[in-house]
Amino acid sequence: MTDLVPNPTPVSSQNIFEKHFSNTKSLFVDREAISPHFIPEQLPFRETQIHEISESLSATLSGKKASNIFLYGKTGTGKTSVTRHVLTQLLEFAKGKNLPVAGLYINCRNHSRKYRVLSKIVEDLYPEERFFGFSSGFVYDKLVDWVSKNKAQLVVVLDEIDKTKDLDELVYSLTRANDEVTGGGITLIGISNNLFFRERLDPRTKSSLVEKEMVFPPYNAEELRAILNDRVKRAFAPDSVEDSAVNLAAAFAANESGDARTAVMLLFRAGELAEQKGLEKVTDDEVKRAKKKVEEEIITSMVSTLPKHQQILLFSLAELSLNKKPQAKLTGQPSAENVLFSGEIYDEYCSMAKKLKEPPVSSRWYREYISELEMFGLVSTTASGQGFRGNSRIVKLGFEPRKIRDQLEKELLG
DNA sequence: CCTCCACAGGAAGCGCAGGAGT
DNA sequence: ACTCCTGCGCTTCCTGTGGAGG
Repeated sequence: MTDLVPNPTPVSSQNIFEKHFSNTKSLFVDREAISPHFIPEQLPFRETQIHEISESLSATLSGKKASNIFLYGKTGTGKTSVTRHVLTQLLEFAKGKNLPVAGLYINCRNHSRKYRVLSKIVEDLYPEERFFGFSSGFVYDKLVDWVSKNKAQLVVVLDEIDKTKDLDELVYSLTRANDEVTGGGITLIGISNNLFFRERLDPRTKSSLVEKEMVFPPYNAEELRAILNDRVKRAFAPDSVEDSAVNLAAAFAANESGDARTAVMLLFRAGELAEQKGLEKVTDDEVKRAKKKVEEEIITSMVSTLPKHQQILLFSLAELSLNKKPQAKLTGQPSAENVLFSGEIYDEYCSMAKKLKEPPVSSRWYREYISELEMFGLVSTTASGQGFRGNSRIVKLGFEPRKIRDQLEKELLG
């Protein structure tokens, strides 16, 4: 083997791969099983949903159109996993019995318009043909043709359906297609994690899309623990994760969102951290550190994807809270707290923007920015209340000013 | 109590980019 | 290729709100 590298020049006493190689006894036996995309064949605590959906869809097996279903629930509650699971089972079964049932899954985040969704459907139905630049009507006819010709029951899953711009027209097209096909039918399954989305639907869209509906509740700590334990068994080597670590990860996730995805993610990261340190077991400590790390990553990615002027605003905010000046606007008691007024932040933002040769936005829009940053959890605001004049807001950074400033410095100046 | 201050946040409207229809 | 339409980001204008101060 060494002959392949005839004369390795020793650069340092230790090869850079040494530290990666020394951990040959990995804590993981199957990383895939703990990745966010993994869909286990058993979906615990979702038996009722699986049962209901499959019962409803079973109509397609006897050549009838099934009721359109609308699923909603927060992220990581298993909507997508359950639906995909049921759909693959349905298609497998139908294939085995040679029944004309077809199904496809579309994420509306990637196909945000009616035309895109229809093209995607048709492209999946005619895999050999391409449909670039054909009219909406042509694509629609192709869809109707395919269903009629095959006398097929087509199940279309529209995930993140709230991302569709012209949903009313899309639903109308697809339901109208049902009237036009001669034999066969189209069943819709809509998935949304926006709980209020259903209320905002056009009444006609609502009545055709929501023939049946189902709520996916968040998982509680106990359920999350069971889910995590199952994943741990698949993904980690035996006895390499402490029970308390699993409990902690479950508790964190349950406390925040009841989101299985973040719980799984947390444990995966904890595993990586433990491995890096050459530990034999994943403990509470790693879970805590993983949580901190994940949070920091979220902040970093959030901050860097912010529109430029919100970045400038955050930067000004960080600067101001770092060099807290004597509270000029205070009329009352001295405050040790690092309080920042809406007005002074806007002033700082304006001068900062000018320094960066950017025309500052209006104060009205600045207020809108602050609200948006608050929604992201990057800042928090309180009413000024007693001791301060006027009806104003006091703004605080949600995270360490120094970190935010350092990152934005790179982002804006570097 | 009234007035002023320093904002909050609603309403209307404007210019623009990009998609749909022709 | 060309208009037309529409959603989006934003400005302008405005009314509302709560405390300070006379």
